[in-house]
Amino acid sequence: MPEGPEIRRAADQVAEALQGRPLRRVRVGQGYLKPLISALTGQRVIRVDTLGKAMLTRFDNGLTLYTHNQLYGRWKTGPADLPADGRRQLRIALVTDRSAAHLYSATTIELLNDQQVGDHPFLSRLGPDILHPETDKACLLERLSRNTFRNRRLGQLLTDQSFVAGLGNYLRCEILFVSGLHPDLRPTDCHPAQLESLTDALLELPARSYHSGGITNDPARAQRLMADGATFEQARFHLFRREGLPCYHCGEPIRKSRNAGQACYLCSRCQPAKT
DNA sequence: TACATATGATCAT
DNA sequence: TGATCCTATGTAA
Repeated sequence: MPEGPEIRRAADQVAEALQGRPLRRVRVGQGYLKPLISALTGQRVIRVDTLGKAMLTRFDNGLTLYTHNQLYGRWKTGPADLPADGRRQLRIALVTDRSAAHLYSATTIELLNDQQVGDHPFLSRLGPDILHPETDKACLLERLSRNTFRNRRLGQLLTDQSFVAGLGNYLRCEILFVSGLHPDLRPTDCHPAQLESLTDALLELPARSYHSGGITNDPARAQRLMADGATFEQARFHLFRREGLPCYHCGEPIRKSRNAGQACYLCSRCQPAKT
């Protein structure tokens, strides 16, 4: 569950499962995590925050469980007796009298105090969370104008977690398409109206994905496509993973290129290389 | 059944 | 820039 909206939904589930009730049992799947058992057993989850793709589970003893799923990590929640999935590597299981949250295959699992959260080499470099209410249009326009960001190519900039935290490859492709901007353009190439379109899409698409469970396509279009027999995966995006299929706006075939090791999808007519 | 590819990030080169 | 972690999914055989 890779990008910010998916992580925020997972955090909602973990909070729903654990918040407010003391942990009866903590199980870990790897030796280096053993200290977490005594540190967390009996503690209560007071809140589950997200910072981009990082999840921060806050306990009432002042400690924070920082987890990062990267590509393969996955939370599963259920009743207290939720059986472990034997086909996957269980990292940690947090269990109250009523419910359980299991984390599988995650790359990063660290128990931190507030000082360590503040000094953390990854967390301290993150830009503002794209789903956070305080991340608004003015905030994004200000960041786009900064010397450190204004000359970067948009394709690179949007997935740089120090610019904003929570965007990944599908959101980058979808945001640039909706904004009508080519990934090789830089903020300094864009007219004010284009920066407005970009900030609008930067705010709208992650929020839409969070609320819809992963749809960034126009909601009415996605609904119509699924009514006509398309699968969720086929209907959810404007152009991500739609190589060779016609653009919904102009009919031009969607093109796929390779950009710094990641696939990049674009419509060459809707996203011209020059402004 | 086998293989290619992937929504992420780090590390080695 | 490529390999790597690890698992799921879709396509090819």
